[in-house]
Amino acid sequence: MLQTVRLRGEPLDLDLTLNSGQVFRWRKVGGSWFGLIGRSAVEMRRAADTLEFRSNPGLPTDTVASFLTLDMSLEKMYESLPTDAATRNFVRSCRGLRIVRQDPWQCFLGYVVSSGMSIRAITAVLDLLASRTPAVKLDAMDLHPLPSPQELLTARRPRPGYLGAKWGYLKQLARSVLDSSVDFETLRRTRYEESHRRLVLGTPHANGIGPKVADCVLLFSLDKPEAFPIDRWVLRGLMKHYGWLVPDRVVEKNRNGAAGLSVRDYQEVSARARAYFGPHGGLLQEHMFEYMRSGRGLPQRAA
DNA sequence: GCCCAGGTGCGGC
DNA sequence: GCCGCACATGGG
Repeated sequence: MLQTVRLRGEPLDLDLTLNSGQVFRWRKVGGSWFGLIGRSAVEMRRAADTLEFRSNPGLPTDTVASFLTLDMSLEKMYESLPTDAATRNFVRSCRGLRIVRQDPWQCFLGYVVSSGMSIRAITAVLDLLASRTPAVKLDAMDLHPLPSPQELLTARRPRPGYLGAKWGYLKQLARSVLDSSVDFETLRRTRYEESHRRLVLGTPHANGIGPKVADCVLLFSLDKPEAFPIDRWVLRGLMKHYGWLVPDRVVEKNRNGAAGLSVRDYQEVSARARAYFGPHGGLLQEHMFEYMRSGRGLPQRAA
């Protein structure tokens, strides 16, 4: 059954939203996006002021709208951002990129895997982890959900040493979710600073989660719109366009183009960025990430 | 083979 | 406490 979500003027660019490294396993086939929301297979397509979708098992329209945070006004979030030229440029170049609201467990899985990897590599690893769950069919597509905590605990390692230490972190995380020492709804209700601190210092309940991964799961699955994840691309963007937010010693360390932050440097740059960008800083961060990663703004070659 | 990726934990000072 | 390094996967 084809269903529709009315957008009522809300900007929505599915290509930017689903292909900007927030989610890893959505694929565009013939003008439609295919992926999973929770354990339902979903096909989505943008139409004139609506979003059309099919799903199996069938989802209510509210669930799809929630996944795309259509309950939040993008224009109001844009208005809350600072008005400097760089910020305006990032917003203009990626207008319609929305923050997603993912299932927390699946989001944690993805971002524990993500550290130090390319998006393509992350996708390949997640597809392998998902390859043994029962397929969910939609039209002619077979989609495999990521393993639940129970499924992950009983899963065999794909091959000896696969994922190194991360394999153990994933298993430990599954146990912590099952025994509630990591509780998503508590983290969702708790204010940003406290949730972030708990995740980063929460070893051994949540090993493999440093400040960057914590910011990603808080922003993409736990309703913390002020979270401002800083990876290599975003650090480059901050140094280039918001130099005053980055301490001199950090600029010095990254002078050769490499881009990494110690935990202490991360906390300092993060605090400055959150103070500057405000309650929806994460939205601007995603626009900056996409801009820097995609090479938008690099000098265009003459035709 | 080398370099780079949505970084992190660990052992050295 | 802070700093440097190994660590894996996969693509270019």
